[in-house]
Amino acid sequence: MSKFEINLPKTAFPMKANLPIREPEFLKFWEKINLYQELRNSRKGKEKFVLHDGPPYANGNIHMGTALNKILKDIIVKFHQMDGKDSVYVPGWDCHGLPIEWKIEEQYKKNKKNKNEVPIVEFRKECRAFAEKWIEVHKDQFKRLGVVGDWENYYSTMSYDAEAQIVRELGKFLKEGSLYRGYKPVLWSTVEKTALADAEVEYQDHKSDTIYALFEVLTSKLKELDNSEIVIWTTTPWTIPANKALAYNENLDYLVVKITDENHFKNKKIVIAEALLESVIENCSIKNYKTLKKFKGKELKGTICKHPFFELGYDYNIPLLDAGFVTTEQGTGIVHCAPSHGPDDFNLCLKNGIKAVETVDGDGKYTKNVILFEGTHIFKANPIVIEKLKNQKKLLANGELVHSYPHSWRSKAPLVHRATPQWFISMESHKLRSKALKAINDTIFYPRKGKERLKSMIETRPDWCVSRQRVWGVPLPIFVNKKDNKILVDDDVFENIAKIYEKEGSDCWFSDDPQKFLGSKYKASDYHKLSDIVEVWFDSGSTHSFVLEKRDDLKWPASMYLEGSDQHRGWFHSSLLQSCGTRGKAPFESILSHGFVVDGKGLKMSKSLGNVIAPEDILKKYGADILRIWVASSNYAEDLRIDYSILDQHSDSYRKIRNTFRYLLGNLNDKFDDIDLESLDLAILPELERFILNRVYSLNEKFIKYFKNYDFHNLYKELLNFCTVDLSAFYFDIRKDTLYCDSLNSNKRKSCIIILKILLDSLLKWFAPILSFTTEEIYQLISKQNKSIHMEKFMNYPIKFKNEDLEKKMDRVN
RNA sequence: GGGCCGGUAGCUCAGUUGGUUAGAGCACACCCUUGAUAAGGGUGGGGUCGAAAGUUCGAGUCUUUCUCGGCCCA
Repeated sequence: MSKFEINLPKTAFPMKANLPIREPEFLKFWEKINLYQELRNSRKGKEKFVLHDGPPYANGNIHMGTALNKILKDIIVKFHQMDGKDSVYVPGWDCHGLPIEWKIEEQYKKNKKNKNEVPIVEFRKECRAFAEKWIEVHKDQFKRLGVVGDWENYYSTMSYDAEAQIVRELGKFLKEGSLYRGYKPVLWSTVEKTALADAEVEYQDHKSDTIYALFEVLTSKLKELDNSEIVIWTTTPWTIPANKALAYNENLDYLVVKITDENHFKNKKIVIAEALLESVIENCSIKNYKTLKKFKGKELKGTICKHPFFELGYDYNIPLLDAGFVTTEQGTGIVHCAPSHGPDDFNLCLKNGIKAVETVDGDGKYTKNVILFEGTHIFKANPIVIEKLKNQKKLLANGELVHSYPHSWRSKAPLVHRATPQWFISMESHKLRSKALKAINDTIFYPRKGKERLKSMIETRPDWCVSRQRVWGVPLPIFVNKKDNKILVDDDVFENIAKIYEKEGSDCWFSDDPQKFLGSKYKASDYHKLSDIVEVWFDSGSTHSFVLEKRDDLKWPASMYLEGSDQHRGWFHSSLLQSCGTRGKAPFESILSHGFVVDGKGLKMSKSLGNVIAPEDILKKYGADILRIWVASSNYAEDLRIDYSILDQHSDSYRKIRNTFRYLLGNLNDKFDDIDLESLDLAILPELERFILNRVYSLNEKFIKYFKNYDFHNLYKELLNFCTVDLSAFYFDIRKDTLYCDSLNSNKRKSCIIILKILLDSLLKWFAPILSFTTEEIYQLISKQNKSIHMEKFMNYPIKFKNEDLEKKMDRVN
């Protein structure tokens, strides 16, 4: 019969979290109180932190990479908001582009519809509807992760405003003169007279003519090459008239070989790769030969050759260029380069200042740029080329080869790489490269290594090809004068087009009278209207112009761009170039890049390996807060591993944290009121309580340091250790007796209650950006107002909490 | 094939400019508690720091090679 009053812990906060069921309730709550708008109202006029969303492609369900990206963004946005800033997040979507075109075409095929019979405008409407559908799906999936943002007023690259602004941005490049017309090889069908995308290509066996052709050395640093001839091998003899260079690999070994057979090649000196000697002498039926010299590929640097048709008027220099793509799998170790007829050739030549020209027209006939062959169809040219090589004594051998070759999926006709007119933004003409490099230097990178990665890409990239022969995108606003072939550059016209797009979108470009766009200044009959669209990286690279600059709630430049590390080549890259070209500066102050999500062993997720985990699976089994812990506790500077055992482990940690909260709530009986830290008299507190306040103070210092560096995995670890080591195993364990058995009036117990309140308040705020749902659950339990935890600010702890003497003293005890 | 990045206990991560027996939490084992109880506390085991060679009095830390993995390019 005990008379003791025992204060047992009592709380409505359940031990079992039941996150998959409970979390959606808080989503409803946030919607009900209009959390995003409330957050904005509460920080009106405060310093802005703008994390500008890199738009995901509106196509298909989200995967772990997207979930990681969005959660990381949300954590950072919430940290800055609780830090007192107006931390604005406007999500967006990338909508134009090929993948959606394919999806619509696929649907056509299923319904036995022919794309070519559908008006472009009709087709584009379907693309738009498709993107709209996926935006809605994504929206729900992102919200379920706990991401707070302006979901009602999201941005998209296909909005009329966006399409209009993209025209204005292109106008800036055109006016400046850095956007120029050039030529670039694309896969082309001479039957359908159209370019084909990679996915429209079928590989089938095809019989090709093969030749070993000779290029006489004109000058070289290597004297053994005097009077020698470089041997190349190709399966497309018809590209020889378009030859502009030869490619070697500086790491390969090469030979100078003298043919000693008794025929018209007697005493010819030829150059080939050592590794291919045997295959060359066999294929060219060389019986007797002598090796004169062996040398490293890098010694070929600076060598100049003559075209095999030199005597026929092809009297230009053929330089030898180093290229990594040259291998010893086939051929001679030296590759003939026609920049108009191969992507490798094109890139290599572009890098060395040799531009592609239009050598073949849409029907497959040589243009006037190819002397001797003008008007000849390329598929009939092989025998002529071979004949002429023979006559010039530049044909070592010829034959036939059956190999895998690209064909059109529609007509089944063999395809060719053909240089077509394309539009480029020059890296040099207006110093875009150096502007971008300077902007990189002015940007803060998390982690630091991102800087080098972006820099080295900008340093070496060729001019930016922004045109695509497709339909689902923003049309290039270009008119070319029929008489002098000049591009129409006039601000009034660009602005007129933009105004039209703002009203009705860009579909009208394809359907309406061109005069509508030209206005009254020019006559439509004098101009040829382009039907190309701008590539989608220009769309997304321009988001800063139609989102950051146009919206009053945002600022330019953004505080941060945050994406996966692949975006050094993608969005970081195109945004940087677009903005440096139009504004001379980067559209971001900082870049945070994260690694890729891989499985528990570090392998990439793939259907065939069966190691794919979808965010949906995790939400169903664990809940979003566990996924958010996984994000916060992983080191995003590297690849992030995930599997069920890793999630189980984080689930265990979550339980520790949850129980820490439960202990606090239980002993406070869910009764909480703010403690005024400034006026708190530490002198009345027992030593143990003062020690804990010291711990809170120093933890907060570390917390701030980690947060400023976006070092979340260390921050989370610090919080977790505090819960388990300092609180659960130490302070809570010691004070259990006092809390249960001491009278409610005892100073010791009252002091402890004060500390518990401070701890609860602190932990809620520290954890809120990460455990967005759980902290809300607790906050709703103890707060009487209809307010969200996410409206709160981090706490300021008075310096008097700091107590180094106590810290040292306790160190000795332990 | 090329460029860049990475490989520290079962897991997530620390490890300052090279300097004693490489740390933390979780997990695991054993014990205690049964008034935080599908909880809590204590103790403990566990790592040739991806591999090899080198520089050095001394290497997880520096160099080279290899290997495995990731991103990008070809």
